[in-house]
Amino acid sequence: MEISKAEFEVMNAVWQGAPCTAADVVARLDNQTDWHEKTVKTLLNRLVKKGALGFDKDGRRYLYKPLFGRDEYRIKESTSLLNRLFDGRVSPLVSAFASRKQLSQQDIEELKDLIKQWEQTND
Amino acid sequence: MEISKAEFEVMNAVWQGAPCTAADVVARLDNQTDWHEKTVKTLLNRLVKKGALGFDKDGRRYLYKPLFGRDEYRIKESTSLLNRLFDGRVSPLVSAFASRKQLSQQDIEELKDLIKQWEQTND
DNA sequence: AAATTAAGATTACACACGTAATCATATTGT
DNA sequence: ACAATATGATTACGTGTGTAATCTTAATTT
Repeated sequence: MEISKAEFEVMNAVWQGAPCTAADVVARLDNQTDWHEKTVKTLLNRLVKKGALGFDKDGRRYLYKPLFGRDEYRIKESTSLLNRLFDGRVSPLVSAFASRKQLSQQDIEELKDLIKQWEQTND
Repeated sequence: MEISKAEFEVMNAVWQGAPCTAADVVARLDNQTDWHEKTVKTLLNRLVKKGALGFDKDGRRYLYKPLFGRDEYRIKESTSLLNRLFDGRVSPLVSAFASRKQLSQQDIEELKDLIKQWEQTND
């Protein structure tokens, strides 16, 4: 199951708080995009058909809810990118950023903390 | 400029060694895919139109060459993914992998080395 | 009760994409 | 010289995507 760019924005809006109505999603997206309400409804529909969203009926409205979490999606997308571009591993990605001077002192501190955590848990 | 999945495979083949002919690309892809020669030519054409590939004429053949490097592309795609999914920073991505037990001892070692390098260069 | 509104369902439509086949033409083999 | 071949160009065609408009029907307003 593949989610398009526009569909992802809608998922994001739903992840912000579910269950939620189509009107909620439209309202949440109003800040980020200038999509017509009809456009948003179309995308909700497609996401339901794709199995990315489910819903319960509330009268004649739908209460939408995501069928997988943001974290799950993040990992799936990241793994896919790492596989396509970085031999499936994290460090070549970090390395690419490092050699492009794309890492800040803060990034480094955060990575060091993560490593410390990991070692406490895994060693 | 956006490159599709299939187009990316072709770029990969060209990055393997450029300049190269369409026949070269077809041959290189023959291992990974079972695309028809015509399909590959179509993709080469589209990549030229998109400005991802250039070429010099060699008689009536083209010698294709990439107009941007693999590294450049990797950074662009990764930055885009980080922006969409991880607040634009590297460490939340690493963190997501860590909390999913998706990091190996080797990954950690590589990250530590990278950090050491970075600190030698930047401190 | 009739008219308006609002929800989701269906339809629309141009452009991208995957996956070729056909066309035009230059080169090569016989 | 003519036929076969190889190269890039053009055309094809179903499916996905961005971006809605229209349709159907239930609820709300007057």
